[in-house]
Amino acid sequence: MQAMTLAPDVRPLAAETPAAAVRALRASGLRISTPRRLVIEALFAADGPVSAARLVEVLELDESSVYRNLEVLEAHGLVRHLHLGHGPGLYTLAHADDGEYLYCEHCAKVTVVAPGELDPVREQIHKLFGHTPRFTHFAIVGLCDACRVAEREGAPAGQQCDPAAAGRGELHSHSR
Amino acid sequence: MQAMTLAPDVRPLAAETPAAAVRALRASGLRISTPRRLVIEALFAADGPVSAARLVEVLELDESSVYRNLEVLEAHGLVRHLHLGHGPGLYTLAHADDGEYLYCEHCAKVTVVAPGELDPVREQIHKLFGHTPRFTHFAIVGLCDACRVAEREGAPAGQQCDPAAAGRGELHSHSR
DNA sequence: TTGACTGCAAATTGTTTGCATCATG
DNA sequence: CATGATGCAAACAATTTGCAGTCAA
Repeated sequence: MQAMTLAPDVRPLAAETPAAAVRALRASGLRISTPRRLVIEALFAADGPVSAARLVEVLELDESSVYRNLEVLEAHGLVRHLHLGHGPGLYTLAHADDGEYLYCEHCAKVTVVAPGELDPVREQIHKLFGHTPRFTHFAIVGLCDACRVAEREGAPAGQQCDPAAAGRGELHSHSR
Repeated sequence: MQAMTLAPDVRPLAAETPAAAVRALRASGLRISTPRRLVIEALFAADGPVSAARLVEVLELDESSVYRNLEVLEAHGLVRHLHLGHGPGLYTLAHADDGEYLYCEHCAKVTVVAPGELDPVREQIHKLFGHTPRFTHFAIVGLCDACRVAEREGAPAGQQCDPAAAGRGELHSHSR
């Protein structure tokens, strides 16, 4: 999958419920099979971005079906994906979760930033370099304050503030 | 490979030449085999970050050897790697190339930013979110001015300003 | 001489594709 | 009832690991 491209005639699909999403997708000519519905419902039910593998696991679907569905949902603007670091891509509802992500590479803390909140940063980078960043695909990786302190002191690097969190970082959300 | 960790007792190795790097690495107790020397020399010779696959190809070495060498060199602080987007990781000398990267997701233009130049941005993000970003691992992905204009006008999205550049983006460097 | 480093082969992870079959609209 | 979507299997890309042999110090 390369730099996602929306289907030519489709403006991002902003559905508030699985039923509304299904309706809109059907209106776009897509068929709604059971696997497709399950993927959509799972994304609405999720409390944050999920990997394809996790969907395969909990929905008991074939990987190819999950990936193909995520692909068409992404092409229709219902879904997007992002990367917090190494590891699998994470999929999320484009409308419900249109934020940008901060990721602490030390303790794996994830913070969601509401859309717009990074606009001053965007503008500053644009002024400096003639480049307008979108942090929707790659998270902003760095250190949270706790870990920065921890690293300054004892820890020479590569030590987790909270090793337990590294697996599947809990989701903090900044304002919004 | 997870969030790179420097070897416990090693401060980043700042060698100006392959010979100096070899000397320093030997002093750290490493043996310098022909493949290892070749990888080091290739990284010094390169004009920017290179993929492991490219090193395998031009040096005619085994993949495992290349990856293992990059790993130890990274652990010793001579090398680092980064990601511009999807696709393989790119390896570069940590000392000679300690910049941060801007990547245009439209035309694949790559811009290197000298260390320090992003400090105001770093500070702003820190003030806003209590998070200190390092853009050394993931590039800052977005649109260069040319592509942003192109996208505003005709192009509904997903159209390259310069499709040819997408393969192996030429390297622009900002100031420095 | 010895164990760090090598190449080869095979395994892993994340994702994609070909194809015969099924079931939605 | 046509064709879009499925599951299965196999291919794929990037990276990692196991192991027996080799060579740098």
